[in-house]
Amino acid sequence: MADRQQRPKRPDHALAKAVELSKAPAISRAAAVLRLLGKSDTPLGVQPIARELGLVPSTCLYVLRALVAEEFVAFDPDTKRYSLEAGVLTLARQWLRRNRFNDLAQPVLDRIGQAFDVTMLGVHIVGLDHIIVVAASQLGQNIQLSAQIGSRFPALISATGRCIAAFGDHPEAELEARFKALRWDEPPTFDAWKKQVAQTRTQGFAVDEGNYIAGVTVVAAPVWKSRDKLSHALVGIGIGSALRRAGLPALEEALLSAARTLSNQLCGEM
Amino acid sequence: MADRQQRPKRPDHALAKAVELSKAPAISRAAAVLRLLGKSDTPLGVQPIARELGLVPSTCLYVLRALVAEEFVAFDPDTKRYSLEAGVLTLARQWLRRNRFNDLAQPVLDRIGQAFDVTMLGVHIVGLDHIIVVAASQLGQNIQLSAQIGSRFPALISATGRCIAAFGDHPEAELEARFKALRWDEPPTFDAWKKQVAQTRTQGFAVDEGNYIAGVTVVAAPVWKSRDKLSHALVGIGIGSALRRAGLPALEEALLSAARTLSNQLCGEM
DNA sequence: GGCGCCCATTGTAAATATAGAACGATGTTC
DNA sequence: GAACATCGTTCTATATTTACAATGGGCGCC
Repeated sequence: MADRQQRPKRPDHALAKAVELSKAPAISRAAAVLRLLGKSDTPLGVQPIARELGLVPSTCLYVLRALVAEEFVAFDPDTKRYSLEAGVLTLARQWLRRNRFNDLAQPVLDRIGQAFDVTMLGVHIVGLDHIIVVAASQLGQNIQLSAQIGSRFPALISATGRCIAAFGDHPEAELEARFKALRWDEPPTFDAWKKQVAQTRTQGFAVDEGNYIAGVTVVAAPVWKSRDKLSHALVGIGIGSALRRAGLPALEEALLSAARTLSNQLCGEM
Repeated sequence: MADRQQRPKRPDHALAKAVELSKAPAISRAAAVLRLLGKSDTPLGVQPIARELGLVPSTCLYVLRALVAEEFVAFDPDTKRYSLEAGVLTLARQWLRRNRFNDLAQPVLDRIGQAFDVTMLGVHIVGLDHIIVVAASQLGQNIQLSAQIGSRFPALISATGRCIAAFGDHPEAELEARFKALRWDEPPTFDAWKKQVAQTRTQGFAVDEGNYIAGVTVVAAPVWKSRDKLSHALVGIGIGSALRRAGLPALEEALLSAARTLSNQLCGEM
């Protein structure tokens, strides 16, 4: 998950492409800067940012100044360093406010999490590329954004990935290409995975028993916001051995039922 | 709080200025688009956005496409409408992760909130313009970002405002100008407010008894991240009559003590 | 304490994104 | 059912921003 510094001389090729294709490259650059500042644990100066992103320092400076003016980036006049500013929180809140899924999912996650002693997540499926955690319920501590809401994962990983593959209607070639890029603790073969995807399609939910993280079982059930495109999923995460003792089928049933209820609520309202 | 549609022909003059001054106007436009999408309750088309922001439709289209590519904006191909995307969540999480204040403040807020039966907030002071709620503890329901984390308030309002005025070292002319723009339920006179600010300076915390919201008492204590600039505050909010019965001084003492502890923790670490 | 390196920041050519109008398509009203 | 209006999108000229080199300042190192 951590982006190692393995490119001392190849500064962000993806950004170069985005800049070239876009008609508004300043925005791509700004986004790259924001993400870089987000990844960094410490405030960064103009040149380190420019070097890492392959930007000309002056351009980088203008981008940073614009972001500071918009209050997405904080600037420390003493150290001349830049870091993320709280303005990004405001946008996040506005996004959460407008998404019924979050409000509806939270009590469901809390209930199932407590009943089965598992960590529960509500995830938003952005596309075939990745998913984003938008709601969470964890035992023993308060649910905070800082816990994991906002985390990104590859779309096809773990139980959620099998749901996306099963209900997403994507061409197999694309699935296979993306599947091969995944990192698992115990990777299944593509054929085994395909069989699990097929099973997911028939039974309505997916299970990952120790593939993604050894010893950890993940259950996921799909949630639809509109009829045609899978948009969310409910996810339960627990220690494999404990779950098997406590009755995995019951958790599966609870997740599936909750996901169906949510889908109905979300579809009906629109 | 709601921005009424009271400008049918004056499309966002502030944006025009920001675009003119900046060397990266695309970023100002992108930010304006994000904020507009954030405010809107429904997805918006290209032209409504362009009209509201005073942009040329084609420019607006390019901005939107760039934002979609960066996953800050979602695009519905069927309705051709744009809305905020979950990508903004990721930035928000990264910001929260990097700010020790959030982690340290949360348990303190929970403890004081439960002990005194009040709503507690941790706020980040952006400048003289406004503050942003970055942590919250509310009774009877789980703390969620959707509750109010990310909310913005004018800097000088209520008890927090008195703290900022008392410990911020701002010129009085500026304070007065900004003070006059505030909206209170029961506005104090500027002279009365100045006296309260002076009192805040001596006693180390501020109290707003029904000024900001009639019948509601707000207590705020300053938290420093670095010696020179006030950066955060702890805020307690409760019904005035209930607080007076329960012992307002005890709450004040708890807030002040917690704020001092936090300040020490934050300063010492840096 | 002086020197040297690195950084943040400004000016100036050229590539380039933006503005405006025109087009085609879609949804709505009569 | 047809005309209208509105919207999203594309095309091209020009004002604009980007890239590069140079300046000044700060910090650490010798």
